[in-house]
Amino acid sequence: MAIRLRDIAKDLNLSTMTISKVLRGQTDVSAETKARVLKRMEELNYRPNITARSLRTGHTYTVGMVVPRLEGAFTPLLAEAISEVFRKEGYSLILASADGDAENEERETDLHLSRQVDALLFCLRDDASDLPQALREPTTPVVLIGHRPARVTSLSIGLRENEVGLLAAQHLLERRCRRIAYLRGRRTAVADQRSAGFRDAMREAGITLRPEWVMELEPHIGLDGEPETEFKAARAAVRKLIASSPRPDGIVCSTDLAAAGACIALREAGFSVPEQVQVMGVGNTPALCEPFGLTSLDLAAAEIGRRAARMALRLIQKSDVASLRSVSLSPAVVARSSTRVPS
Amino acid sequence: MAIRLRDIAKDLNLSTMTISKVLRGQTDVSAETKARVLKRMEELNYRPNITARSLRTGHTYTVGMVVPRLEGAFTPLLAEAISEVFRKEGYSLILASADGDAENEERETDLHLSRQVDALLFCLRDDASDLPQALREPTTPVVLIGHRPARVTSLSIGLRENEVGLLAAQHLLERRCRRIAYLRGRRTAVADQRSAGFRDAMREAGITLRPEWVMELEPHIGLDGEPETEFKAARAAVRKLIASSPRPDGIVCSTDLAAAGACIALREAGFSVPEQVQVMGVGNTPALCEPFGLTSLDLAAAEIGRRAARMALRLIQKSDVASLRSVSLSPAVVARSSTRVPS
DNA sequence: TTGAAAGCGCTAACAT
DNA sequence: ATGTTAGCGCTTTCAA
Repeated sequence: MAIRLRDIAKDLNLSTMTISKVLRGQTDVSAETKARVLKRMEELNYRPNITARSLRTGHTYTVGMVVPRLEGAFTPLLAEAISEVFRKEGYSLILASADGDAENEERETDLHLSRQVDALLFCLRDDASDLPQALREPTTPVVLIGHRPARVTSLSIGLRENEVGLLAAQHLLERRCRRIAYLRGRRTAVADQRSAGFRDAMREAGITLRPEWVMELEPHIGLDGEPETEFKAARAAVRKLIASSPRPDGIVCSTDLAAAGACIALREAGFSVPEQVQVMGVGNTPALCEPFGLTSLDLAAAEIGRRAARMALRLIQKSDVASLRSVSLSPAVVARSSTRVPS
Repeated sequence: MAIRLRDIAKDLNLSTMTISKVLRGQTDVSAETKARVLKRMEELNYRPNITARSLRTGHTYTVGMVVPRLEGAFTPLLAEAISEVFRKEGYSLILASADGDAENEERETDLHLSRQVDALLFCLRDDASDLPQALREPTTPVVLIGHRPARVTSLSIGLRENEVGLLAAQHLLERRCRRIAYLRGRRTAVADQRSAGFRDAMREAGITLRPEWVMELEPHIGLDGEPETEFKAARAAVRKLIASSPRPDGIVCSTDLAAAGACIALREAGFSVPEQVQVMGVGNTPALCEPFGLTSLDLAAAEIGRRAARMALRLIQKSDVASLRSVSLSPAVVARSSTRVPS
């Protein structure tokens, strides 16, 4: 079948060891022998069997990754960044989607470990309360990405989720909003932290929140049997908001799609953005932020990915592991035309 | 370090073979022994070393995948669908992004083959003219996804790209458009095929195309030094179009983002969609189609992914391989409010 | 500079 | 029903 070291050795009347040395670039091989070997490898289109090497050396140059799902705005950016770092270092990424299911999370984690991955990158579901069994006392390096439940102590890289709500509120407050509504995501640990940040900022500014201005955008089945999206939910919510008195002068939406819904509801009702009502989204999704001119919070997906990958590499290579610390990055406001220029 | 079959065998005074048999669910083991073994495996948290198994059996239960990039609307949906099929069959997906680069494509392909993947899924760049070297006469099953260059004969699953343009044109023609403009993507094989389909439909309808109404949306650096996006490019293009006389009564855009740009340009100029000008996008991206009510072409990402994965499995399992054929799926128009209800 | 021996953890094939 | 032997393709170790 496939060409083996041994085939090349036999061809050239050398031992497999010599071929192996050339393969790995060891220096104790004469230049001439090396050239002959390389030539023959080329001719035969030799490809080393990494599985065999891994069995012998104990490392696979693979990293396992588990994500709740692959779709969405965040995960693809994250995966691309991770994949790039690993590609440059010769590592391969084994990617598993848990499809939002805790049992899949467990199984895929076990599978990765059975595959002898050199490290594991783990993105928990936003509402997960613990790591998979196998990662409680890991023997393989683990880097947790994103949401970290309170009790978990793994090395992690994520976002200061509370700052999502906090920075959004501050951005609007600086732009003279005083009556700010918050359309929050459905009840998960992450959404709770973001809301808490929003409340903190408002409290600090000395503004009493109207409870009815914090609305939850729970996707539910509409009258037509179709699932309602954040877009529709936000549009409906904003219709209510602007009918109330006093009406808000700023709206923070938990996603960019919700913010798009808000913009459209406002326009339909004859209100101008940002003159009468300012709107913010979360995610900094180009496809939505550009057409709607949405001011949005960037969630640093690529940066998180790069740093997660680098952390994993340092754990694998045991390089200065002592100085590795869990990190939380801050989101960043990207201002566009849905909020005003501060005076 | 890790627990091995041998450790369990020694513990229970059995041979490694017996443990191996239990592990693989062979039936020639007494119920009692089996129970003892399973119990001990559980206690020790035994995880088989798949690397060793693979070396012995010659298959890894992994599938390699190479994509031009992970970002975008199409690839994540594709990857999710593929990942789901494989997860259910116990296969792992090793995913590599070529980051748009032909050299990376080659290297990642070689790496996958060195890793002894059981099959390879390959998405070529839209402008690629050939497969990587290693796949010209493959010894490992290969399924090509998406764009297939003319000379390539691999088993493939993709889209009838010409129908993207064709169905879009027909949709507008059925809605009484006669002056249809086409904002095409930058020059790639795929964009060419889509344009050709558009031209075919127009010719068949007996309509002479105005050459200046087929515009290429090439992303370029704008005056401010920022890269222009399809959105801006489409907006600028549509501004020109509606200033011309006669002006178009329908516009097909090569992406949903471009279609959003078109809608906005039209609104800014005081034209109503779809009453005065009908607009279509491509991609059926929920985040754009919903807010803009865009009629769009669905590119069947998930279906392509599922079928690619199933084809790969059949090749691996050699099940009815003779009946495997390359397939091209048709895109589907999803009508929304940016085009009219036909009378 | 080259090579012989041993073995990584598992399983196919074949005894017993 | 259980066990023995051999070996997957490579690399580590040590000898020549």
